[in-house]
Amino acid sequence: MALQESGEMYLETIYVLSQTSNAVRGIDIADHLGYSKPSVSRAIGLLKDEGLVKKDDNGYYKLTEAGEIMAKRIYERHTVLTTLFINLGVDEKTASEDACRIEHYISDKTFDAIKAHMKQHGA
Amino acid sequence: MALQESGEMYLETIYVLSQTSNAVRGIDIADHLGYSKPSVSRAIGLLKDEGLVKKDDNGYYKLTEAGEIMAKRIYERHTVLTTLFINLGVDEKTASEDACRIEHYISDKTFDAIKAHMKQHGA
DNA sequence: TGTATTGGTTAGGGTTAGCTAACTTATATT
DNA sequence: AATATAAGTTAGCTAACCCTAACCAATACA
Repeated sequence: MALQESGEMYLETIYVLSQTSNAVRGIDIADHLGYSKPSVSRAIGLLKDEGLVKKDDNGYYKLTEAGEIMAKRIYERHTVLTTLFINLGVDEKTASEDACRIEHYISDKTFDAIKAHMKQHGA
Repeated sequence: MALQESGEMYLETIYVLSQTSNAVRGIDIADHLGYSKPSVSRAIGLLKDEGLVKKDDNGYYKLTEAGEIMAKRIYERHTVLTTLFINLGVDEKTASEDACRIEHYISDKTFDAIKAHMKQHGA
């Protein structure tokens, strides 16, 4: 089942935090997203039910294989769209903020077309 | 107050329907958006409270000046983004569908940058 | 060893925005 | 005139997803 923006943001956050730490806790996710602890607890619980997130032996959050695939997909959208907007002259902050919303709403077809275009124009 | 996706879609729908008819009814909006009559009734009521929509003397829906400004803003995003995606090789249907979602989430800055880029590349 | 801090969860609430069922009102048809 | 149809509204439901308050458990430290 396709996730909504909220679920995708949680996966992406775990993915990003995992790049710099192998001990991702609920509170870290809460801080990163600016949400409360209970909101994170609930949301991660749902993602666990869907088999996208798990807890490792030390109680830290990890993405499952399925979760990692989805997280990478969203994260790629984020980086590519951010780069695109910066290439068009948008400031970094705005580019990243816009990418962060649009990444959840762009289809594979359109995203692939954008990637192809950027490759062609050497960016 | 900035509207959310839902409110913007209602304004855009009234705007589009008004181009081909001067008698826009709730049921027409419902058919266009694929929503139920009560959903439209409720949503339009809120937009009336916010001074964005009004009923004319014959009971048909009209945008107020403020509503029309917002509707045009969204509609321009829709047409420009659709054209952009088509230019990138995306099929018309997908391009329009993606534009319809993204139009609500793109900032002025990024949208202006996209418009400038398209003008420069003669599209 | 007792208390403070930190992290996680439970319980309950609020907003947004869809839905169906059922009622009202107006128009149209027989 | 009686009834059928169409449009709009009210009431109440649901789902997603955020919040605070309060509690539990583990660690830390004086």
